[in-house]
Amino acid sequence: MAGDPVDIAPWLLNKVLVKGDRVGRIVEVEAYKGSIDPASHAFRGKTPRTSVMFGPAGFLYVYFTYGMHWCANVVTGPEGQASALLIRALAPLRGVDEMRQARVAARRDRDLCNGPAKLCQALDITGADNGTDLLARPKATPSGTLAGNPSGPVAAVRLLDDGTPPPEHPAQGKRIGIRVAKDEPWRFWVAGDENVSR
DNA sequence: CTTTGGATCGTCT
DNA sequence: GACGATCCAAAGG
Repeated sequence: MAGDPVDIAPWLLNKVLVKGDRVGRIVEVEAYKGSIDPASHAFRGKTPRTSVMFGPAGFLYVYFTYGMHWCANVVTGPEGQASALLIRALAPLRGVDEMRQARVAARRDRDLCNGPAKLCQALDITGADNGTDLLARPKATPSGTLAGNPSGPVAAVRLLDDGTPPPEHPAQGKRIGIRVAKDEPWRFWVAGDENVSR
């Protein structure tokens, strides 16, 4: 998994994002092309905040915005190019009760994860998760519990493939909520899915 | 259903 | 010292 995020975006659709007991299927992403993309946080070079994006693919870049929101990206490499895919929406699969506790404002299930900051709130993804290796396998101990946490599953973020293939014809359009390079059609989503944002 | 305005703080200049 | 890759509540059709 390394290359142009626009090429990788359709592949990321229908993959599964997990944190602890909370699970969702990725139904909407946006590509950011690092140093050649004025809308990318990495456009003006490497800073402490964006350093994860300059690393290898498969890691999680979490940033804070608008004074109150966290957003999560999958770094797509290749190393040094700072390409990333912003996860914009999930279809909740498991842990809906926990998600609702984290997001009391959600009226229906589809309000839980239909936005980049909402899904971070629902899955409890914060700056503490920045730099997580999304493809690392959780380490099981002989007793069946997970290493480093005696009281259950490790609450680390992981990206999984549950066998659902990407959509054959993903919808594609302009990115949302940016002020520059807004005409680039680098947003991809699962056509017709009710959890897509907006 | 759509539109509008306000909140709030980590990061970089 | 300014600015967001946003969300939500309230108000209007």
